[in-house]
Amino acid sequence: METTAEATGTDTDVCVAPPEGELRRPDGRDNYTISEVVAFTGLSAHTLRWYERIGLMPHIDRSHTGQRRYNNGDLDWLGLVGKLRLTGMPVADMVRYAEMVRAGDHTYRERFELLEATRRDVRERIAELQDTLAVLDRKIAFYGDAGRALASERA
Amino acid sequence: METTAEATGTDTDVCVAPPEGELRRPDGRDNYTISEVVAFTGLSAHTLRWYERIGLMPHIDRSHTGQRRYNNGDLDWLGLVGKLRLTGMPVADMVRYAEMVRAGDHTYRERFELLEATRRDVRERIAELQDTLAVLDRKIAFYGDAGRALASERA
DNA sequence: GGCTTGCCTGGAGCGCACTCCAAGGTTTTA
DNA sequence: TAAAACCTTGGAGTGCGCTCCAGGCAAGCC
Repeated sequence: METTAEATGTDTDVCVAPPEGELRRPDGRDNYTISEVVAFTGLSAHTLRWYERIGLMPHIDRSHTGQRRYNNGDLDWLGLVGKLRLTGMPVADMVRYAEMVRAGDHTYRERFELLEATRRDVRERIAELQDTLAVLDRKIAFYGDAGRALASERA
Repeated sequence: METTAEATGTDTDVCVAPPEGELRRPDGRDNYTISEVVAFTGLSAHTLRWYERIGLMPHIDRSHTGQRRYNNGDLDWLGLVGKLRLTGMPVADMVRYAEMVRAGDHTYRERFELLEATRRDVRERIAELQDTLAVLDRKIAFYGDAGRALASERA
């Protein structure tokens, strides 16, 4: 028996923030076709199937004819995957994480460490980007001045 | 005649911050072999040649036997390229920018706009990452609690 | 002279993350 | 009930950013 929000996705939201970009997920449902998930996540159906093939997804329910039926927990998981993707984390690492989740409670420590390492990476990346922002600001200021200088030369 | 820091790379540093990571560039020199540039930038020689082939670099001087001789302006440019690379800007866009620089002063406005668009992207990306950071913080807190709970169960 | 080291070239190859295809079954709409 | 829309699969293809290879030239050293 699974005991974590990770596994069930139905606990109070300790897991992943509700989506913000794509399409708001309706409350009171727990069963979505692949095209609905496409609408919610912005991922393609191809990508969703591919995620499943490579082991990035938990087991996805099927209808009696074999079509995928995603639940809210699956959507939560895809939300996390989406966030991690933004950090540039390789898909292979996410698969490792997914495997740990499937493996059960004894992987808590490992998961914790992977998340902490990821957090360090994200912080570093933010710092890099802020650095880059400073460079851009200086360059843009320079271009602004040069533009004005050119304009007054012409005048 | 070129009139910009972009083109000469020798003006006071309106262009790119001095490097920080790899290897400090010695002052008083203006002539480097490809392997020195490798040491300064962390890029591979392959990549440096490839950048040149695709039009991402300005004209690079050659020794009398045809070997590349990079100058400080080239290194400044590579510094900017490195920063832009961190933002996820496609190499093709950087090539467009490089082409504008080579095309001359009449592309100022366009370059300015490209830089501003890039800055917007970077700001957005920072916001995304901070969002992701919040998710990671919550998840890590959750794992911390769960870890403690598990530990006390076992005790 | 021979050996090593560093550089040159065009072009092929690689890893990643999708993305699409062909051929077929299912569900919904008119 | 027939057409249109949607879903399934395994496997092939794509685009990006390198990365490497083969074959060769040039300079320094014993």
